[in-house]
Amino acid sequence: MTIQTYNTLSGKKEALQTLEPGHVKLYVCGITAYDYCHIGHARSALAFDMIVRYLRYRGYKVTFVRNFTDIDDKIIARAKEQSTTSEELATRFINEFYTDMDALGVDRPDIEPKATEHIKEMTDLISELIAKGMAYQSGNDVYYIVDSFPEYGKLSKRNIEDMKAGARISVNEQKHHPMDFVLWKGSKPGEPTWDSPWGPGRPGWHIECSAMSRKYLGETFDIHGGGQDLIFPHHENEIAQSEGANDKPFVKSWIHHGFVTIRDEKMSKSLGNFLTIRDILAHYHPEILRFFIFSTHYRNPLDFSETAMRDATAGLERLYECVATVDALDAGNGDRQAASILSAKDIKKVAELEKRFQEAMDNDFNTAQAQGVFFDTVKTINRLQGKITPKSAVTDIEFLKNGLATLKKLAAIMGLLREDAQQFLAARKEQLVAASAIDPAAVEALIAERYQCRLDKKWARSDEIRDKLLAQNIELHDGPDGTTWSVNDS
RNA sequence: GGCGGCGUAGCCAAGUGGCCAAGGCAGUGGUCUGCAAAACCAUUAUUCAUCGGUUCGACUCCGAUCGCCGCCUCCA
Repeated sequence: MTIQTYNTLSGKKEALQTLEPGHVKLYVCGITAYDYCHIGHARSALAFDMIVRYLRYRGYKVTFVRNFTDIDDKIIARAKEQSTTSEELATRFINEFYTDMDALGVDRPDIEPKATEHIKEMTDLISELIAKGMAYQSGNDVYYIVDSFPEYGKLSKRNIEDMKAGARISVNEQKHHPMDFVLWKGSKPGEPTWDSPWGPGRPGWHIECSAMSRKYLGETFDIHGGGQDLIFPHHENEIAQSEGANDKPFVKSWIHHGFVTIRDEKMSKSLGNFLTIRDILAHYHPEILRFFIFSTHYRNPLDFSETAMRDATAGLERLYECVATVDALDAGNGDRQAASILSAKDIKKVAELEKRFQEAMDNDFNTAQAQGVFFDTVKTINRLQGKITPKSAVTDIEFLKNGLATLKKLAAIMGLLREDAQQFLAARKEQLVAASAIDPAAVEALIAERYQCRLDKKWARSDEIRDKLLAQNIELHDGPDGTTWSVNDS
């Protein structure tokens, strides 16, 4: 079996074939560091985190590069608003980004280049383009000649004439052609500047990725990724720059993930539906966000809502409940002589977990399908677990524990089931208690009173206490070891 | 206007022409319980927006129609 990935350039799923056997070179466009990251950034980071982990799990060596844009118009404008420097602002939000990524449990890429640390690589690349007649200086700026690259538009499937007809292109007196894009911007007074052959200025946005990917991954590499909104103009322009300068194919396969919407509206600050990662993590465990994001294929749109998060919470808790029950089994107490109660069908279902997971993930990283495989397996494990007693066959207990171990290993590729099950379920409760006006001590007191009532068979008072607590969204669970309680958030 | 994508049960969501159209949430029935709740088990689409076409056979391929979304300006 080979891994199939959807390539935006060809518009088809293709078998992964690396330039260097067994080694995937991956470049992903990272953030522009001028604000806190939102849930869309989280989807991007989590999608590629999953992809890298899966490729490594499948035996590939992966060199993963993700850049930081730490100089651009938005950074300059925001720094001015806050009366600080671009450098300070960018550094601050890169640190905030790391805080969010750490909270989400996202692994660091191998290389995280910053634009401002690669000015020389960028000016070299621009000089090459000028020397080849593919760029020109105009005033203090340098522009790319879109007409010099015949394949311009091949990624976004559009042509230059259609785009001019779109008539949304900003008028700029400096450009010879309206579609030409800036490689180098002459600086205005008070802006950060670097020296260049064209005078003091700063790089355009697209050139950094061409320059830094070439430095760290070479002129041609395997996979380039980012959000679908980057297809045009950013990635189209990267192709024009890199292939124009190198005369070699830039990237073999492009991976673009879909957007996150909020209650079916695109996130935007003007609509007031802009949710940052930390907003969400204040209410939900990071694994719930991961579970939610991976419940849809990465290329499809994903709609964030309270309902969707509640569904995700219920689903993830179902997985953790299974883990918790199997964790509680102890093979050491089993009977070495007892016959197995496992049917061939049950054994097959659990044994095929890993194979079915790989089939799903090999199919363009279909995490939604893979989650389905998890649940299907959990259903079998739960059913068997219900039949297991402390005196069951040791081999049966070990079989379930092994199945669970495999499940945890595979779920970890999506960053799921990494917590201790009991702790996860308990943490959920604590979070809900903290978010409510519930006094745990008062609840415990009522439970104690109810316990005595039940011993005395005073069912009326016992049920009254239960109903009273339920009115506060507190659910009681009577078990053999006493009564526990949880908060119902729906 | 140009380009791209989507429309599968109450909701979410897989499905790379052919065994009963995965899975989750909610619902329903059960096990458990003093009664419940929680948990677990079982169950829930003669049908895949509509209409045609290709094929022995289509949710899957092609065309048209309707509806929704994204990009074309910074954007994950």
